[in-house]
Amino acid sequence: MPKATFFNLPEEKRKLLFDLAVEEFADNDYESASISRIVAKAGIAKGSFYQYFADKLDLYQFLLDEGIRLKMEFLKAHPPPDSTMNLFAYLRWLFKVGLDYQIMHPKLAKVAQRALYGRSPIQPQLNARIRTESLAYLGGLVRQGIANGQLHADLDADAAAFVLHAVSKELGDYLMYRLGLDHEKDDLLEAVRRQNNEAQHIFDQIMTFLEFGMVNSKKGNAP
Amino acid sequence: MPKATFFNLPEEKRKLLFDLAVEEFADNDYESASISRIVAKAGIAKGSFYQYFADKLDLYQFLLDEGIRLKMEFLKAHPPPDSTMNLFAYLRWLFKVGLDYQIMHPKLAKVAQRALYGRSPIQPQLNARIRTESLAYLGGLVRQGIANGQLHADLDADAAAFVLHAVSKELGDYLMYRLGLDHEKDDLLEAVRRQNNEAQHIFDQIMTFLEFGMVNSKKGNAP
DNA sequence: CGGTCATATGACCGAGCGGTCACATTACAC
DNA sequence: GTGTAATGTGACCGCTCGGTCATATGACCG
Repeated sequence: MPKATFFNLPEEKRKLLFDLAVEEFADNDYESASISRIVAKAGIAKGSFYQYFADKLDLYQFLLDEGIRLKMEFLKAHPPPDSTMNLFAYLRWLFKVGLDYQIMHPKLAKVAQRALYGRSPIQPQLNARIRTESLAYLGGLVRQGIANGQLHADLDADAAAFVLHAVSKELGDYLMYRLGLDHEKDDLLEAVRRQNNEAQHIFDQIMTFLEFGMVNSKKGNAP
Repeated sequence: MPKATFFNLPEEKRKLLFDLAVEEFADNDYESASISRIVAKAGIAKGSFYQYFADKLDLYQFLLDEGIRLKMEFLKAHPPPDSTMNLFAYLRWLFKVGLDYQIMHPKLAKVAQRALYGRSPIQPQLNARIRTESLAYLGGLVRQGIANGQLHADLDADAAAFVLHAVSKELGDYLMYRLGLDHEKDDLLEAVRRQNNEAQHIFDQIMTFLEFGMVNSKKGNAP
């Protein structure tokens, strides 16, 4: 946790420091991210930084914690419109809100994504925890869908959870690629608003795939 | 490209250096990987390293090139058993060989994987190229499957290619997770041989999902 | 043997890093 | 004002990095 000094900072300065730190850890992995660069960009002395944070790891943990906190807030702020919706509609909502978060906080999302892929000091625990929780949650949804007959009974819940997990992990990057966007250069919010129809179409096609699979049902059928 | 000196090295020494370099770049991203650590582990002088490679980037490029070359070799050495097989069988083969490569060369595969995710000096070009090529190839397969009636006509080829791409990207890590393996600690070849049935089962379930999707076809049907 | 050329070496360089600390500056209580 | 506590500062430390280079070693040739 940052020291009290950090939270006593005027909001403007605190936010500047936070944003610059997020950017640094979005652009570099933990080892390569540089406190010296952050303080230089922020225009503060190196010593001042260490009045706010115990060390580099303290800052990094704080960024990840904030990322999780903001995402939770975001999910709560965008609840599913209908609690009785069917599973596919719920999955659409789940993925959509995840994408929206990535659009609202692309740099912060990148820090978290990097933490999951690259080696970071807390990687083994964090990565394992997040993957396990994500797979468990999606697996639960699938099992529920099987139980109430929306999904076919022979579906392997773990396999399905994995595919959903893989898709949700890659979806954001893929959409950016398809829309020709770069979160370094583009204003995502504006760009996505402009290309919303195209994005929605791609998204729908992917969700349709997950629902019906690839096989031509006129010849084969679910096992 | 390495200098001639490197290729003149006795094979044992050359292989040791190569393996240690692969390990270093598998465990660290480009910036964090250390030439000093490699030469220390190899027991050679720093100056000697620079008789073999022009600089750090030269070594890194060589590792990636070797990774691609070895994978190509591997694919050629394990061709699909039947050139007239249907698309699903072909996809199973494609993914299976990718997994086998990852088992045979886990560290080298990790270097390449890291190059695609983290920021590396050649990342923007490489990542874009490999993703584009992978998506294009899978998209072509899907279009072909649609044309010959194996896949249903309304399937969006790009969306399908994306899901296949995402799954193939995550599949290796997921299987290791499900089997409780760690390529740092375990002898993958031996472990996978021992747990082959379990691995095969998980793999089959995932492929079945891709084929038939999730929906209960007794109620809904392909669009 | 001597001569030549490829290779091996490690001290060394400048730079950047995370982190520290003695000191300067501010803010506030009285 | 004066005293005190909180905050800001940047020179500095020890370390590691990628990379260089003068020099040493050894292999091959006549």
